Formats: sequence, C-alpha cells, structure tokens
Amino acid sequence: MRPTVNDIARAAGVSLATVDRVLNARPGVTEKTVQRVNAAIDQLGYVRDVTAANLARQRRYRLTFVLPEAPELFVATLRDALAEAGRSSAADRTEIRTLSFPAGNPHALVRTLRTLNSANTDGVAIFAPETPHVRDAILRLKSDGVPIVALVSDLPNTERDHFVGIDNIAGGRTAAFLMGKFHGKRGGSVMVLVSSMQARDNVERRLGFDQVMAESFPEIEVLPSLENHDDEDITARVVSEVLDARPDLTGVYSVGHGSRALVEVLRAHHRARQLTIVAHELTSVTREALRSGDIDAVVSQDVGHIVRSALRILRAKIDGVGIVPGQERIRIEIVVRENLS
Amino acid sequence: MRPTVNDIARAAGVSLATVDRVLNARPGVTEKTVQRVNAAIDQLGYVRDVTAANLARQRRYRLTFVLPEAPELFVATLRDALAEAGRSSAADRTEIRTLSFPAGNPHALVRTLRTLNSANTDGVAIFAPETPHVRDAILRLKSDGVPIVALVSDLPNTERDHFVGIDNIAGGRTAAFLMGKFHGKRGGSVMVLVSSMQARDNVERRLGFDQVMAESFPEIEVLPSLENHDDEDITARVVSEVLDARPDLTGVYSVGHGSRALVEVLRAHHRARQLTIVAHELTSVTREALRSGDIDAVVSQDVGHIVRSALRILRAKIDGVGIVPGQERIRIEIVVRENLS
DNA sequence: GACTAGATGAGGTACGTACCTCATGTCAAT
DNA sequence: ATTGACATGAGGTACGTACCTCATCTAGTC
Repeated sequence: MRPTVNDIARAAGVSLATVDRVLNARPGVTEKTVQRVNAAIDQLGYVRDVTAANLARQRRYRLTFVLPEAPELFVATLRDALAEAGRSSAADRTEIRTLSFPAGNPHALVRTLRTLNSANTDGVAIFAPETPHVRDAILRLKSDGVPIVALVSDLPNTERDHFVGIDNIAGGRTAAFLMGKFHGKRGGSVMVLVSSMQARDNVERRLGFDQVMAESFPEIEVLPSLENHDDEDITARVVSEVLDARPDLTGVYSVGHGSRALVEVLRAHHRARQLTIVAHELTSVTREALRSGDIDAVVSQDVGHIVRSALRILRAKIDGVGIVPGQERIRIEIVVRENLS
Repeated sequence: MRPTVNDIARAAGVSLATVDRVLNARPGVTEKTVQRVNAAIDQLGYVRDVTAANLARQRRYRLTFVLPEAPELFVATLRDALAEAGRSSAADRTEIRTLSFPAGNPHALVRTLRTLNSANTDGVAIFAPETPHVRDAILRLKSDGVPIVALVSDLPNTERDHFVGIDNIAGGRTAAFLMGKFHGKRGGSVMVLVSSMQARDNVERRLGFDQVMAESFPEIEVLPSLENHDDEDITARVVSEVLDARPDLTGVYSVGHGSRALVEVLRAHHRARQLTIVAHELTSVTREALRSGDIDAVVSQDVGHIVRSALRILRAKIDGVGIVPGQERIRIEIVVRENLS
C-alpha cells in the first residue's frame, strides 16, 4: 500500500493539518517541522496522489491555443490534431479553446493576446512569430502567472516556459544530409524555396541546410532562397522561372510549411521524378507525393505529439510538477515512401 | 461544469443507486429503466470521471513486463526506458514488475509465465518469440482475464490485446529504400546480417527489405542472410569472410537488434566509410557510429514511447476504456547523423 | 387478497487530498 | 505577568464515484 498523508502525519509526529501545510507550501510552519515532515515523506516514499488531489481541488485546466489563420496545410493538420485531442480532453478535466489570428498580422495577434489573462485561462500554447509587441504581451501573461509554451516556432526571448517543436537548425541539417546522400557522388544544383525570411523556423532551417551542404557536399551548388510568402501563384511563377533557366537543376528543398503549389508545378514540367526533392511537414499533399515518388523525403514533426505534449506540459506547469523530458522531445522525423505509417 | 451521476439521476428521474447499477452493469434494473438512464447520459453528455472512479475503487495497476535476458544493447535500452517509467509510475497508481527469462529458452519463459495469474498481476507486457507453449500460456492468462500486450515482436496468434511496436516488414522496406537511394544510380552488392531466422521480427524485416530491393533497386545484388545468433564472435568471423571474399561489396544491412561486433569488424577492415551501412535500433553503439559516419542510417523505434504506450494501453484495457490510436502508433524512425536528437 | 420476487430508493461510508475554522499551545517581547 | 504573534492540532466538508445495506414499492402468481 502506498503511504498517505495520514501515514506521513503519524510518522512525523504531527497532525494532518501540518502535513497539508507543508505539502501545499502554506505558511505557518517552523522550518524544523517542515524538515521533519519532509524527512518522513522521503523515508516512507510518499508520492502525492495527483488524481485524488485534483479531485479535491476541483481543478479544471482551461487551456488556450493561439494559432495563425494560414493557408498552409501544416496549420490545418495541427488544428486537426488539436480537435482530436479536444475530443478526449473532457476525461482529464481539460477545456481547450482555440483562438485564431490572420497570419502575418502582428497587430491582430497582439489584440488577441490582450484578451487573455489569468482569470479566463490557466495556460497558453502559442504558434506565432516573435515581434516586440508579441514579446510584451507574453511577458505580461507570464507575470500574471499564466504558463506559456511556444509551438513549432520558438519564442526564445519571451521567458516562455517551454518550446514544443523541433530544433529547426537540425531539421535543415537533416534535409541537407538526405539531399546530399540521395545525390550520390555526382554534383548538381539545388533550388531552395522558403515561405518567408521573417519566419524564424524558415531561417533556421535554411541555416542548417547551408551548413551541412557546405561541410559535406561541396560539389552541390545551393541556389539563393526564393521567397513565396505562402502564395501559390508566386510559387508557381518563381519555380517555373528557375526550372526554365536552370536545366541542370538536380534538387529542390522546400523549407516552408506548404508544398502544394511546388509539387504541382514540378509535375506540370515533368521534372519531379528526375529531381531529388526534400520538403518539410507531412500533409495530405506531401504524403501523396511521397507515395507517388515525386517527393523523395519529408522532414517532419508529429502534430499529434506536439499537441499532446503541449497539453501535458501546460498541465504540469499548472500543477507545479515535473515533466518526463524524453516524452516531450519532439523528434525530427524523416518520412520516405516506405515508412509512411 | 461537467454533469455528474447526480445530474443523470435527476434527469432520468431515478435514484443515484439505479444510475450506479446501470453504469456498472449491476443486475436488478429493468431494460426500460436502463434505457431511460442511458438516454439521460447521452443527452447530458456525461463522461465518467475515471480518476474519481479509480479513487473510489481503490484501483492499483499491478503490471508485469516479461523481457528476455539478452546480450543485445537494444534490450538494455528497453530496460532503461522501463526503469525510467517506473520512477514516475507511483504517481499514477501503477506498480511495475519486471520478469526476465534467458533469451532462447522457451521453457524458462513458459515457467515464468506460469507464475502469473489474475491474483498477482492486472496486466502483462511481453517481449518474446511465439512458440506453441508460449501461446498456450498466454491464452490461459487471457482467459483468466489478464490483458496482454506484445512488445517489439508481435504474437499474432495469441489473442494479445495489442501489439506495441513497429510493422517490421515496413521497417525492412524502409531500410531498403535508404540503402538503394544512398547507392545512387550505381549498382553494388549488399550483405545482410540477421540474428536468427527464428525471430519473427528479423524474418519480417528481411522480407520487406527484399521486396523493395527487388522492386526498386534491381541493379543491386542482395546476398543471402548471415545468421549470427547474437554472438559477437560469430559475427566477427562471418563478416570478415564476406569482406575478404567480396571486395566489390557496397553495403551492409544489419537486421538484428545488435550491431556492436559488426561495426568493430568493419572498422578493423577500414571498410566502414566506403560502404553504405544501414542498421536497426538506436543504441549507444549505433548512435556513436552514426556520429562518426561509420553507419549511414538507423531504422529505429523509440523505446520510451514503447514502454509508455504499453503502460497506457494496459491501463486502458483494465479500465475498459478506449485508447487514442494516433498516440499509440509506434513510428518507424529514420535516424541519421543530423537528426540524432 | 396474501404472498413473493424483483425493481427501485434512501442513505450511508469510503477512497486520498484540499481547504476551512476554531481552539489551544508556545515563546519572546514588553 | 501580560500580551500578541505564531505554530500546531482537531475536526469538519467537499470532490465524483463505488459499493453496501435496508426499506419500500410494484407486478404478477395462486
């Protein structure tokens, strides 16, 4: 049988009320008594029964997810994963609210963040670019005592409690490794398509990509980044131009969260199969392109894992308990045709 | 606020006792009343508070893991993951017991399984080969009402409740895809090293590997399997022989759970860097070899995820509740130098 | 109409913890 | 010696569910 608070009280020679004060860091206990209680806790190996505690505490977790209203399929898969998590969240006393803001509109984002406070939410998960105003809004929330995790794209200068996502530099390095290895010993030239050089994750991936290409595959030429601002028309145009101008092209690296237009253009030009194509994020589009052989590899992150991890971490922060680091590490997944779940 | 049993009772116009009888399938309720209660449950969207229920029920989860006593590092990493999970398991009323049996000794395994019954364990996770006696022992446990999950290597003919691990055919296919892609357009010949053709997972991987090599990379010759029975001396000898006999060798596929001896021999022969090497399972050995560039890719499964998933599934089976399939799908991970977390 | 089996209700205790109130104890400063 | 601040104890209620006992009601049987 596991020891209970009563056992601790008996062992420490104090009353239940005192054990309770110690356990919940309530004032009014001498340092000496605190230590006696803690000694008993250690000795008996007491672990607080979190389920009973939460029951007694009537704890609900009102969590808010702040997500961009973006056209990329990746954001949609993230929303799907969140919806799925929401379906089973009632069982663990968690209420999920989703707030959206138009992508690329920091003012709208800040307005959204301003509506949040410790009275209406117990924790916030946010997927957004870091701007000074966003930083301020997050600092305010933090100082209001609301735990915050950054999703997918880190907010390193905001004192967020945790970042849930992959190391994007390593993600870019991984993409480069695959690109280089799939080229074999022969040289070539690689087109790089980013959504925006404002987005931290895009920049980091590009950085990592360049590092490995330079270190390990110097025989391959890496072309300058093409920005598409997540606009499919722009993508179609710039990719077409490069395809025409560079008949010697051997590879394409799609850095951003969306790859639909890219795949379409490459198919229209009948170049997909001859090129080595590495993209990010597993979506219906990249999934299908992997299956058909048009994309060779996808570097991805599991959106279901991201959402569940964010929920676990926020709840842990609210409860003031620790997390299992291994469980919360989002892996840089490499997906090819054959391990497509 | 979530509805409680009291709300259901009021809505259905019955007493709490009747709701309780319906919820817990106790006898003594007319079919008509059952339906009235169920209607109220549906209408109010009642979900049983599992934590409160388990508290009242005094539920403990006594779970048993049955693992081989094997020399491969992979089994050690699995044990480490289990130990780590054990450290935080007290918080969720879970007691983990680990039983070991000498690998390759089905009799000892059966003896071990015979000690288990519903009186001393609430659920069993087992990593073992499927033999007729094992199958019988598992069927007996099942009919005793003990939920069972198979770990890593499936036991498809035993009515185990769940398999926690990867699809090993797809794992082999993935290894082949990488092997072929890393070869580029040039042909070559690939050595295949298995631990034993008795082990179901090894056989399946080899099968998947051959499928993809034949379909997609016919220019590469795949040599017959070399069995090492997880013996490092045998490995050293047979690998050396092939290296000497086949100077044209271009790749090595290590199917089993251990790769230490292989890496050592290849290094001793100074052949590691020129060969394309694909292995299974991320361990300290393969991790280091990826980093040094001696191994090119590892096809792996997250042992931490496997253990946590097994625990979640067993608890869910014991509670008679559903699982989140996406959370329990063990991914076929591709690990290269750059995404080595 | 008496009897009986079964359905249902009323009310309790328990699980382990949180959190509250009030009484009492202790000790040091005045 | 009195006061007050603070430490501690005693005992309660609550959370949502499980599970128990006993009383009462209902419908059908003879």
